[in-house]
Amino acid sequence: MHIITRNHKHLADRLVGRRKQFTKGCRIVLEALKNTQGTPSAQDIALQLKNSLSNQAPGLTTVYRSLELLARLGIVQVVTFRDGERRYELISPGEHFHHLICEQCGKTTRISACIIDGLAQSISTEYSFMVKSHVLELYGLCKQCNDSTNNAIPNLLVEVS
Amino acid sequence: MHIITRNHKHLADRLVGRRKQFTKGCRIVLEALKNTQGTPSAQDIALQLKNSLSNQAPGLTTVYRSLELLARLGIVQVVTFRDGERRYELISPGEHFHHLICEQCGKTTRISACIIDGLAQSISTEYSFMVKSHVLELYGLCKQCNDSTNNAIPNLLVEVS
DNA sequence: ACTAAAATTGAAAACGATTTCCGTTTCTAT
DNA sequence: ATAGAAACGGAAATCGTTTTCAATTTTAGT
Repeated sequence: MHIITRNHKHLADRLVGRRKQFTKGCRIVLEALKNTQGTPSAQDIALQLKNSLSNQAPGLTTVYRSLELLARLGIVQVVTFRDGERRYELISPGEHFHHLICEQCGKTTRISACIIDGLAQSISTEYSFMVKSHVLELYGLCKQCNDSTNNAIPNLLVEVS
Repeated sequence: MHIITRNHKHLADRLVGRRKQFTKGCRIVLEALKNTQGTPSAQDIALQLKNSLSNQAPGLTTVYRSLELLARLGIVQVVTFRDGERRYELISPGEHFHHLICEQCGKTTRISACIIDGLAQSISTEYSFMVKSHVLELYGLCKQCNDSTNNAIPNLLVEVS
């Protein structure tokens, strides 16, 4: 955590207005994200910290604020699920990931390559739209859930893929 | 509106449990969506209906329930914005669209072709993941907003694209 | 170290979109 | 017409997130 903090310290120079420093809260949240696999929500993180640090744990408010700072610094990616839930995961600045999201068990799997970046360019010119970022998430069933629901009640939803 | 209703009436056969019919509320919401360009939220629709139909307008609850039904029937696509806001637009069953979303003025523009469908196949095998649907939205600035903010305060956000 | 100013913290309140509850109204089928 | 089922809608509840604000901690200057 110290390493990450030091590596990205200069990024804080870009910040104006709001929270400006890697504060204690930030460091704790960053550490928590490093020690978590998966893509936890702010509340997940706050709860986990409460469990491990009890009264030393930063409050929910601070967790939210820290995540917001880390996202602004580019070392945390915010993943908004289709139901509006927001989850967070560590990245390197400039990186970003897309995910396979299992609709049954909620597990998220990163897709390594981004297939959109090239597309964004052609869109930019075709639609005169300045593309700055994008969201791509694939929903479905992971192997385990797919196997175990094969002989269950058929899904009557009309898929709007 | 009658036409759409009639065209898709058979779809209602697939429904179980919850709301089962194209009720009055549904028809009114569907009509409202037809008469709206853009991608309104449930509250937008409810408000618009309240303005045009006053005490004949369906309540907010009914608007939500109707949209949920129409989405299940596949004739309404739910678009979840990055901030969690949910918006709705009319489609034909089986269709779906991606969007250019202006972060300044909120305008949404449909992208016609879907570039993901092919990708979904290769992902399916590569990750043993059964892809059922996906979300792709591009964020940035539309032409007007891009032009008008050129000499404004530079954006200090670190873009996490 | 000491102090004053600035920034961070966190509990509680506010918020906003959505869902649930539940009594009332409208359909539908007999 | 009547009974039972479904839909309606206002109010209350929920849930994740943001704001408020007083108290605490940190930072900078001496």
